[in-house]
Amino acid sequence: MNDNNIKHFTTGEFAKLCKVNKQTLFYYDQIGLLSPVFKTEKGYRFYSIHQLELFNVIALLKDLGMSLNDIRQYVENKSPEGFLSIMYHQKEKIMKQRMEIEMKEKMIDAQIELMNNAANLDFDQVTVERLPEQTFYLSKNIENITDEVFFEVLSDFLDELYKLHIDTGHPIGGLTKREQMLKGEFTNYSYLYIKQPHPKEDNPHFTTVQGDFLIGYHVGEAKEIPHTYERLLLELDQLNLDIGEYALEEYIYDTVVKDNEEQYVTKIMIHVKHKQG
Amino acid sequence: MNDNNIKHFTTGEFAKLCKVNKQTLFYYDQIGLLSPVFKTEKGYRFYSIHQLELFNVIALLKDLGMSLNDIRQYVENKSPEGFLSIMYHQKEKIMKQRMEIEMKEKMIDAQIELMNNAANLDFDQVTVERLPEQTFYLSKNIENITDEVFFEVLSDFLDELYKLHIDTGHPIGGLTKREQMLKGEFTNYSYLYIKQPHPKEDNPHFTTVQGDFLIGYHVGEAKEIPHTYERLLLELDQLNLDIGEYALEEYIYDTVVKDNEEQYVTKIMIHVKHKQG
DNA sequence: TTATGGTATATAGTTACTATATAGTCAAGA
DNA sequence: TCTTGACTATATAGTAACTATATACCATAA
Repeated sequence: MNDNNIKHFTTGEFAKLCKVNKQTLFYYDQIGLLSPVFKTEKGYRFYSIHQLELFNVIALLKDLGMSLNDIRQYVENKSPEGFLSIMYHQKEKIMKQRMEIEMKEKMIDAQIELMNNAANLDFDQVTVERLPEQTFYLSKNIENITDEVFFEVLSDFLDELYKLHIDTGHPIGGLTKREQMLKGEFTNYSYLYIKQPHPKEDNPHFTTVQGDFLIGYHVGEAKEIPHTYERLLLELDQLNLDIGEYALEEYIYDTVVKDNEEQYVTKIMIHVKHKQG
Repeated sequence: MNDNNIKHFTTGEFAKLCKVNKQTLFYYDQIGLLSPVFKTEKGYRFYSIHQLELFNVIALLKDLGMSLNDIRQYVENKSPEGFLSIMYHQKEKIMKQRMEIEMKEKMIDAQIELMNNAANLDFDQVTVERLPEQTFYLSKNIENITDEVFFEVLSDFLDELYKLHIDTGHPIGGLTKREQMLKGEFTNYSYLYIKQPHPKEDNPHFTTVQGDFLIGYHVGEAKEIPHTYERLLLELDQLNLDIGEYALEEYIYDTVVKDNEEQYVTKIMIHVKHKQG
């Protein structure tokens, strides 16, 4: 490097240092975000090494979700104090971003686990299993409600999941009480629920009793689900078991992985009581 | 909810559940990414609750950087295996994203620290300080090189920072050896460097000797920097100290926070030896 | 001197929306 | 029954931040 003259970079060189398309630099010049230190009379652009630092800051802010327009607001009015205040603000933002990413990572893990479990299931088999204690987050009661109210409840439920950061990526299930089942109203659900593998102490939640469940699968359209309940209850009878407090219902395969409603699979878990005497 | 008929949602309702603009759903229908389960003869759209799960998956993939087009590829050809393979792939991707975020968080912290330090400095003061051991990552040697080669070295240096994930957000500095300083070639730098506060053991690096430095600040254009060196060397002489092995030079304020080259501030740290006898 | 590889501008295309204009639909109340 | 207001629809244009393409100018090297 020659001693007294600082090296300047052409647009092509500078683009390489910034690891962006040359056109992007034309664009940034055009919108007044980052213009070369000087232009020759032929219009050739020349950038300084300092501008690389500025470009990196711009790229950082952009990646954090700031619009080029907002970034320009700062660039047109630079100061150490302004920069510091932006940095403090971005620090807050990036912490939230990291938390979102961590949540999405957990959701992906949940999906992988679900799919792997499903792959090893025989949907024709009916079993009785003892399930460990599980925590659910519940919606408001939805027994005998109208379509409009159902929408409201669902909407509120999803808002809560979002605001309390408790959307775990597990499917949203339906809980039906013994009472409705005895009346044959198998899809007159009492609550919507979502599994909380790592429940936070301070949130309202509902813990399922650790207990025995008759587990079977419904393959096909949702409106045929009651038939499967009836089949499972027959089975229950043959095993000399009684209906327990509630049943749980959740989707294993649905629109996410199957084209066609006949291929949907719903897991039904009926809580059981051992008959007295 | 009525028993045998599953509730369907209008576009407006479904948009609320998905927490998006209604227009977005029209658009998704149009590009064939997510179409309602049915349309009335008047063209009214109706969505099912299953489609909400699908929407959430679409939103997740989109957030992870998949294009709507790529997502549609899957949606047009669903399968549990395909879904699982996408999820595994996205798990990899999101881990990288998290690491990038963590790096950016560190860079922001570095910038904040730098600016806070700078705010408390008196640029007229010249001090002698003992600096703790610091690790630097060095570029190739850049003594007496041409502009073209300088570009190559800088370009390679930045590529290495990027590939080794060691861009710490600290400024890139210049290191001048004693030899050049004695010749008066104060800006005939030997290496570019970047501070590594948490060096990884397995990367090539250069550790500065813990030692005493004469620290002063150059305010103004880069081409005037040699004058400041001369001023600092005079000071050195008056303190009865000798030039040590090298000098370090880094920007405190530059294009990032100042509009005008006359306001740039460069920190100069000259390694010192105590005279014998 | 011409070929090669760079520079420039201008314009159109892209993605994933978002806004606006216009018109049709539906259910409730006067 | 009519009207009102809140919804629905389509079509079209606009947006951000590039990205690609076409065309022309420039500079150095063989």
